[in-house]
Amino acid sequence: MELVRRTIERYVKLTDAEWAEVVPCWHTYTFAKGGRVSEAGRVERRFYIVESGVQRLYFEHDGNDHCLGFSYDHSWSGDFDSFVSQRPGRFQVQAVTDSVLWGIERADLYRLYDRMPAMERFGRLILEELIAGRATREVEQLALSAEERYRRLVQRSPHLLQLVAQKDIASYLGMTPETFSRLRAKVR
Amino acid sequence: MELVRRTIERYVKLTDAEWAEVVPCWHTYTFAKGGRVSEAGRVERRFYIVESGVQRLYFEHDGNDHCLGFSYDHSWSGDFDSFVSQRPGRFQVQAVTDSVLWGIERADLYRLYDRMPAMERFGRLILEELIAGRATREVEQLALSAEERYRRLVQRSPHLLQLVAQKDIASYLGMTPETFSRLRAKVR
DNA sequence: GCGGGCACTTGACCTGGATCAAGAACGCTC
DNA sequence: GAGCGTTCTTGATCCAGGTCAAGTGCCCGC
Repeated sequence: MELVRRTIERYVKLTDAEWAEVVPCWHTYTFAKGGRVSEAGRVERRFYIVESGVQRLYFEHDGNDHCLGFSYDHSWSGDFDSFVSQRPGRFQVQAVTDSVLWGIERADLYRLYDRMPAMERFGRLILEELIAGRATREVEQLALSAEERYRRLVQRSPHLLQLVAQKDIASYLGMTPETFSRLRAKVR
Repeated sequence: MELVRRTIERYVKLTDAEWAEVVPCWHTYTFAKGGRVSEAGRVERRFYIVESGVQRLYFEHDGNDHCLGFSYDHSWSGDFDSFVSQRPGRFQVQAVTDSVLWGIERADLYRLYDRMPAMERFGRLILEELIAGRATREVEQLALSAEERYRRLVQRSPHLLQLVAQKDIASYLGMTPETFSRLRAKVR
């Protein structure tokens, strides 16, 4: 719960009365390694802050996984697209390691939006952050070769290599596990 | 101005007093075909609603254009990433045809956010919409072949083929103009 | 602790789409 | 309306990265 407070405080200031209303809306959810946080085809009910563990966001098409991103540390998790649109999700979220997440039900969050402008601002700021992150990824996917994408990842997120299976990272980088393996051998 | 009102009304209800404050913040900006709405390297100052014309959002890398999207009709335009982060933009926005846009300065929009929860909600809802749009694009880029991407575009946005140069559509679909041309010949 | 199945590596080969090149058909500008 | 730059087409060739296949190792459940 400390984590939830600290996270929200990074974006907005709330009064004690507001905190008293916000805090009870958040609950912990634990997932064993391999467990599904969100299922494709279902409407996403919750929005999460990661207490611990790593999750991957991906979808399947013709038997291939396509990984769009990972969440860990104190970042966001869940299928935002479905959460926001309330349409059946196209994505899966899976716990890559044992995970503890703080989650809030959509109905609760939107009630908070109605009752507190500060929380509505929190929602807006998170989305702004998500947009910026997606833009960065899109630029790199479009403009860089497989090798350059690999180099950037190693440079920027070396910890991921320890935490996540190589095939999942390969998919995140838009290449096959074989290509990823060859780049590993080649680069350094 | 009618357009601005109708657009905002699709998302939130404002009082007459609020409208009186919101309306003067919006101004028209006209761009001749080929004109630059936003420059890479500059911080985006405005957020736009398209009154008329088509614009493309793209970036350059190693002498190649990579087009991320088009705006037209009554959709949004501008470099949101830079607008939101207030960092120098990575993207260019160019008028593909003569264009008239309604724009609001960032300072004005954020002042409205401060003064009216309804406008803050408007901001959040727009971002939600943008996120969903990007998710759709990302899925298609990752999972579909060049031919399938072409087919989808023809099916979903046939009007674009009339309005925009083929090389720009090719870039938007993540292929070269040559490949695009060959698909046109092949697919009906 | 052993057996079966993933994950990873490495090699050989294949292919979708890029690149290079050369015309043809439009617009613009003067 | 002549001239020129740009866009589009079409063909020939190339190559980054995918696919297929075989072997190794290691983790996990019984």
